[in-house]
Amino acid sequence: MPKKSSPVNVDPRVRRTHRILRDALVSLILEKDYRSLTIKEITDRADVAYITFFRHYNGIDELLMEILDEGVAELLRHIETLAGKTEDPANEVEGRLIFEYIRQESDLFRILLKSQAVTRIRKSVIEKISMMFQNSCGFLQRSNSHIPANIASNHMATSLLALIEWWLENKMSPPPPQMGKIYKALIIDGTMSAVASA
Amino acid sequence: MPKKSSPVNVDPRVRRTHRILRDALVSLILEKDYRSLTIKEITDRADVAYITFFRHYNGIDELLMEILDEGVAELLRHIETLAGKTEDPANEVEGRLIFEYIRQESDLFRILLKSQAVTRIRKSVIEKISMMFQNSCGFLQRSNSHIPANIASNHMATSLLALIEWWLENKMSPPPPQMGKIYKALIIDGTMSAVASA
DNA sequence: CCTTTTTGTTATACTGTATAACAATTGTTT
DNA sequence: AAACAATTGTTATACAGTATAACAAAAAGG
Repeated sequence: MPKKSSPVNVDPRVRRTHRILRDALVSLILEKDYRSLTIKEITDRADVAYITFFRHYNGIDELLMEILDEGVAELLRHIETLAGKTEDPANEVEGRLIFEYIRQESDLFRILLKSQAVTRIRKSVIEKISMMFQNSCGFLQRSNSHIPANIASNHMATSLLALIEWWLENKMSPPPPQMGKIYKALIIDGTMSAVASA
Repeated sequence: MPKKSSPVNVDPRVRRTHRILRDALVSLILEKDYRSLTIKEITDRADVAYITFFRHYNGIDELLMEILDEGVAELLRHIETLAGKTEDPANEVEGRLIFEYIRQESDLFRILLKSQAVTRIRKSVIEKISMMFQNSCGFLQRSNSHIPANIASNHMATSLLALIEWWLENKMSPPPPQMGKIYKALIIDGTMSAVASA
């Protein structure tokens, strides 16, 4: 087994193998049920030897993790950039930008939501987004509210993912500008008014 | 394979087999990861012959479906009763009753949320609860809102499930009365104010 | 060009699924 | 209670998918 150094494996053959295995898995997940995929299907699609898979990953889940970890990290970087631009969460531009980004990277999101089998990833994504809301939404810190901040931020994070999932299942319509408005009204303002009133 | 008549299989031996297989699967799911369960584990726990499993089910998923379909049907009946009692969704008693029922049937909910692998069931549950909100919450029908009723009701249904999941993962604290208030503020009132304002 | 590393080929062990044939047990009917 | 029907248990077997080993072939890097 090749060592997994943090800097990045330099050997171009390894980079190539990882890349084509990832691409093969992505295309297969989009085509059929994740759970019924086999390693042989993946290596056939990738046109590498069966055993090569085991030289890099311990199972299909691990390969999927690599794909999602990378994609999620990029997603969070993107959302954080958006959050930085709009310190005031009342800005509905943020919502529009989120959905434009999702449309651009829709394959990644479809995979993330389709393979919910991997609960670990879903949970970590929710937790990270939840933390982001907790940091960027000042109204969550109202200490006199009867709604704990962690419940409210969890509500926002899961609602956002659910809204994204609904949108992908409905052919990404309505378009991003309108989804941005819906996101702001339903998730930002809705939660804010609930926290303020309770 | 014994025929699956709708009235209910009368043979007590079949009833017994179904019951002990269901119980075995439930206890195993609560103990360890659903996806790594084997049929042999289930039949060993149930103390029936390996092949007996195949005489009744085509796979573990099918057995799980039977358990969840029944449990979900009961859950929906329960919630519908609650919804009937409180035509005015402003009544926060409804929320308390929901969480009291969940605490009572917490095994079922843990299983439902733990085995998210079975996306089909999760989707149908969300859809049914969503429909219920759409029928019982008058404010969703405001035709002049920029938020479509199906998005709002989907938001409420997924938020409720997410709140339940959070609650189960946090040792069912805070207690039902407070969760009822949070539910009302965050999901009912929050959505209502969002629909009204947008 | 020579060494190291990765990949491919072939063979094999193992686990879990699925079914068949027949015996043993249990339930139902008369 | 006896006879019949249905279910369950026992044993054997086929098969798919996972996982590893040993050695040959190809590619990368100094």
